[in-house]
Amino acid sequence: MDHDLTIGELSKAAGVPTSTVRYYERVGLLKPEGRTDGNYRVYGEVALERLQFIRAAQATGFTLDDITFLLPLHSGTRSTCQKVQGLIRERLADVRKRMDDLRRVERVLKWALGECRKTETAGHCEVLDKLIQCSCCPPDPSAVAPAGHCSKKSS
Amino acid sequence: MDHDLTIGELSKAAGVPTSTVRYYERVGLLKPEGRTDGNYRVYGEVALERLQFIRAAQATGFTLDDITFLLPLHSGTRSTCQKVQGLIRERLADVRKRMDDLRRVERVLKWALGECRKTETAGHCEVLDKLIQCSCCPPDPSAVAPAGHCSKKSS
DNA sequence: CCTAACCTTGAAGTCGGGTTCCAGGTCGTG
DNA sequence: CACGACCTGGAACCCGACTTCAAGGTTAGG
Repeated sequence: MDHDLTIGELSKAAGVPTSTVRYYERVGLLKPEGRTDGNYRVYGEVALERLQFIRAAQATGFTLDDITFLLPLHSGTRSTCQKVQGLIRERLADVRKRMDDLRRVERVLKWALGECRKTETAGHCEVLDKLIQCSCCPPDPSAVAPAGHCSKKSS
Repeated sequence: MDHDLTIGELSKAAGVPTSTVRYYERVGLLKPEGRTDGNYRVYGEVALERLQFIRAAQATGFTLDDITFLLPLHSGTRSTCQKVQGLIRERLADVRKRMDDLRRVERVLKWALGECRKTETAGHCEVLDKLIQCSCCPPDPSAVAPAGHCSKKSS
C-alpha cells in the first residue's frame, strides 16, 4: 500500500472531481507530495485521508476556511484543544438553531397539509392562500389576512 | 397596530438590511403593498411575517428558489389540492431529511466535544482524526464515498 | 428654508465554492 | 510512432445571495 496516486486516481478514490482537487490546492488545502518527471502531481495515502477529511468536515458544516484551521490539527499539531472546542461549539450552536427553524417550518407544513385535506371537498384549494399569508409569497393585496391562523403558537 | 411600514422600519423589525429586502422584491419574494406619494414602498404586518418566514426557511437550508415554489400555484389555480398536497409533502420530506442530517451532525459534534475534553491531557487533540471516521457519508451520495471508509467504525 | 436622514433606481461588485475552457504536454498500448 | 486518455497552468466563467455605488428625490425637525 501507500502507492502513489495521480490526481485522477485520487479524485476517483475520494469521489471528488479533479478540478476540485486542483481548486483545493489553489486555496491551500491540499498539496501534492511532489511531481513526476512529466510534471504530474503525485499524492500519497495521506492526501487521500486529507481529502476525505475535507469532505467530511464540509459535510458537517465547516467552511473551507474553518477547515484550513482544522487541518494542521488533524495532521500532527497538538494541544489546541481549546480552539477546536470553540469551533465545535460554534457549529453545535449553528446546528441547533437550524433545527429550531426546521421545526417551525415543519409545523407550518404539517398544518397546511391537514388544512388542505379539509378544504379539498370545497373544490378549490385554499390552503395556499392561507399558507402564503402566514409564511411567504405575496398573493394580491385583496386576499390579505382575514384570520389569525398564523400567530397561534399552540392549537 | 397593523400600521404601515417603510422599508427601513420593516428592515429593522426583521433584522434584515433594506438592500436585502429590495433584493427579495427583485427576485419576486416580497412585494410592498403599495407606494406613497413620494414613491416610497409601503409594507403591512403581513410583509413582516413573510420576511421572517423567508429568513427562517433560508436558515434551514431552503434556497430562495425553494421558497418561491408556492407562487405559481397560488395564482388562479383551482382544485389543485392534489398538486398542492404533493408539493407540501415533498417539502415535508425534505425538511425531515434535513432534520435527520442535522441530528446526525449534532450527535457527531457532541461526541467530538466530549472526546476532545478527554484527550486534552494526552497532549494531542485526536478528536479530528476520529471525526473523519464517523462523520463522513455526505448528504449527497454522488459527491463522496466511493468505498467503505464510512462503514468502518475503527481503524 | 435648510439640512440630515431616509428613500428611489439601476448597475456593478463581492464572496464562497467551485467548473469550464484553452492550448498544449505526457503516457501507455497496438 | 500514432492514438486516446490522461495531465498541465492560467484565466474565465458560473451560481446564489447579497452589498455597494452613483446620482438623485422625499420628508421631518429646527
